[in-house]
Amino acid sequence: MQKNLVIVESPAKAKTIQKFLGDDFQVMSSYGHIRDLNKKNAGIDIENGFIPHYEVPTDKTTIVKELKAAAKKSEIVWLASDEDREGEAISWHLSEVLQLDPEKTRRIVFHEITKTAILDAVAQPRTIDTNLVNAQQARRLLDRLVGFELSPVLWKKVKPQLSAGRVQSVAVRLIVEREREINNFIAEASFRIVAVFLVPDGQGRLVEMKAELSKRFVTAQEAQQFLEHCTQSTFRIDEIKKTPTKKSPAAPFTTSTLQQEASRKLGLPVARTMSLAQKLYESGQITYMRTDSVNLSNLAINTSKSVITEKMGAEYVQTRQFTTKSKGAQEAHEAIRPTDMSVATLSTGTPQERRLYELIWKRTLASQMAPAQLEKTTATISVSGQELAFVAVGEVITFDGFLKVYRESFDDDSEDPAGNESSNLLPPMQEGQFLEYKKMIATERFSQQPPRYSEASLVRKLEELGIGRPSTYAPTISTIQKRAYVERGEDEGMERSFHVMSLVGDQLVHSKEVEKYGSNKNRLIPTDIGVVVNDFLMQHFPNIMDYNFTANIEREFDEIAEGDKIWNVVLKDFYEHFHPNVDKTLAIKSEQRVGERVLGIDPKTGRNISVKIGRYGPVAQLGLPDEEEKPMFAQLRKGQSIQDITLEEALELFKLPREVGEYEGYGVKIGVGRFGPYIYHHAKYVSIPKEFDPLDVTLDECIDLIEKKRKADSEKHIKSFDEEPELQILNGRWGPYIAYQKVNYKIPKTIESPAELTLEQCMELIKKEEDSPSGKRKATARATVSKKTATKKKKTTAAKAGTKKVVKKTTPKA
DNA sequence: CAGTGAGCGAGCTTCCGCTTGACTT
Repeated sequence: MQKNLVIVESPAKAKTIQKFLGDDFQVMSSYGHIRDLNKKNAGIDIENGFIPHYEVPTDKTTIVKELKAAAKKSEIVWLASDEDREGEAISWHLSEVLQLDPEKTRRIVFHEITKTAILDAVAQPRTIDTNLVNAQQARRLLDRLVGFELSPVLWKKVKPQLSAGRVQSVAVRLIVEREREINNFIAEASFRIVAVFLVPDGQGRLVEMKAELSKRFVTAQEAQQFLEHCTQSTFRIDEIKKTPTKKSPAAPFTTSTLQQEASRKLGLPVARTMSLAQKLYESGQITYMRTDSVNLSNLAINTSKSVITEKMGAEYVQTRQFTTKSKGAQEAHEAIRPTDMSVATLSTGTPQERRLYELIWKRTLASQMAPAQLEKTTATISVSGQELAFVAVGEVITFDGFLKVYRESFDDDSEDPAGNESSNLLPPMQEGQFLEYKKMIATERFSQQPPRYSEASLVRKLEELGIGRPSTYAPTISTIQKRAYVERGEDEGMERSFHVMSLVGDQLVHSKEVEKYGSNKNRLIPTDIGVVVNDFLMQHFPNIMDYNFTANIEREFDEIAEGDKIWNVVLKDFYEHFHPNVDKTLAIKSEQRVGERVLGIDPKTGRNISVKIGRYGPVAQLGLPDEEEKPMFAQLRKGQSIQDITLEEALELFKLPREVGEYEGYGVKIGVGRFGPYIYHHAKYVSIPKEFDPLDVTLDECIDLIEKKRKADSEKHIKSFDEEPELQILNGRWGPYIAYQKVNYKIPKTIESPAELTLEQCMELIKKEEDSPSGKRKATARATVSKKTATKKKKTTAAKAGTKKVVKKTTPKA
């Protein structure tokens, strides 16, 4: 006989709350939303005023059944989902699906998971806020309408399986536009002049002091003239200015700032940060990790205060509550913080989990610490006979405050190394004092192109625009990569040389130095598909692509929540403008495909050449479909783009596949496949390494590569067993491994001679890996494969297709 | 992670926002 049932969204939260509430309460979790729009007919009856058709998805039926049973047995059901739009909707769906009696149902909310907060909430129940629920329905239906009407337009006009949506399409737009800025960017060079002066330190010694000229010169001649002039000049300290400044700590972490700092400080991709944080949350070490709030509970502030006092002294304490700056924040939770501030480091968990925890601990602690006090000194040094002056800047930390534990990093830190270094003290000086220089260096500096977005900086931009939510930042980034709109760059950048002039005494020396620029490594760059889809959407649906679209429509959702607007009227207003645009766009008939670029005519055959997005990606086409001879197609190569490929480059593509000769009586052919250029010979494929150009690789080189591959193949096999033909020990790219029933298993490095492994030892290694948490998928993969190969043994093609699928499944998402 | 290798008029695809888990006949 159960008195009370409490339903929250997360199972970890349920566990904690259960402890606070005791035996009269049973706390269960809904695991997020329990219902969603039907997938068929977009799940919306548009004609009759946007009536939503909801259904419980199959993976939620079990939990719904359990909740239903528990609700039936309880006297009172407490709906304790989050206090925001989505949370209110979850409560409403629960009351509908579980058919709760309003008399026996209470809606409660709390922002922090503490005993008092929960008991307070229980003492002040309310009813479900229908206006807020309707605001959520408007949000949900609008996203469905946009996504499910726009995506099919792309299938027809660009390529099947593409997608568009309120959030993802704008994310892609940001990346495409940034790339265009970079392409249009022209680096401008200027000469920066730094002097090293010698200053007496008051103890009979001379110390060096760097000062930069307040002006940069555009040409090398001007810079040289200035340096030459300096050999005749005197240098005098005109002014010394001291300004005290204060630096305050950053707010505690939200999802977005955690992702940014973990990326900058620990080098973690956002998805990795989130899964590590999830682990910490589930083991009770930190508060909820998907939040847009910077609030801390009083408990957290008070324990921080005592930790700071104890570790560093009372003068380091300055407690404060931060207020959110981000657009559309709903603040249903606390900021991300350790559940117990007195725990500075974890003794359990993986090294990465522990490092992330430490980062969270430091950031939280710092947020309750005193500002740092700094003193900035600026010395202006005039040059006789010149209007220009040198400026030396020193900064001294007079009180470190929060900097003792935490220093926030910024994306452009690398460009400003001096600014964030620890104390940089100027030597003692007086106004009117004359200085001698040790040397002067004029360095050619190029203006920096705008930086490409990283995963984390894209999240920051999206948050700034109010687009997306803490729970969707990481999935959005993965979606736009899965759709191949965007990819992570791999180029280290290019080299360029710059001019340096050094003046020592009156000797001027010129030299050239080299720097790297334009690296896109691990940065997001748009693909051809991304660019074409973006331009298409920008042309036909500019309002959806508007950076302010979400912010504006959010304002309407807020009005619905306030009861000032009717939710399906808002939808109707939107849809009446949106839908005709969809029809209009679909009706456009064009000779050319969206994004197609005609390059010209092949001088040899006189046939038309164009590039476009084909069914399998960017492709060049030689000839037109209505010509007698069928058109030829060639996939664009890596690094080529339909935006800028030339006619000549496209023609090159049709030179493959080509025959290079004969070897052992069989033809040797060069082709380009999914994985780059290859040699085809006697029913075997051999990859062509990067060093070779597939267009002029010779027969001899091919034979060499074929023989190398044969040798590798012959060495591949290490051992097999008569008793178990499906198990082999093989040699792969990463050393020896065990292949068993089409699935591969590692051999630990501790085993020195894999050739001596017995069958029993192999089976043990397999079992060990499958029993590990990460190896479970392998076990199931092997089970399905062995079944498939057993039943369809004779049909080799079918078996092959089966294994292919499994290989895909077991490949991690990267 | 462990070797893969084509096509360009079938078939199916898709949104955003909550939340975690991952089949056995």
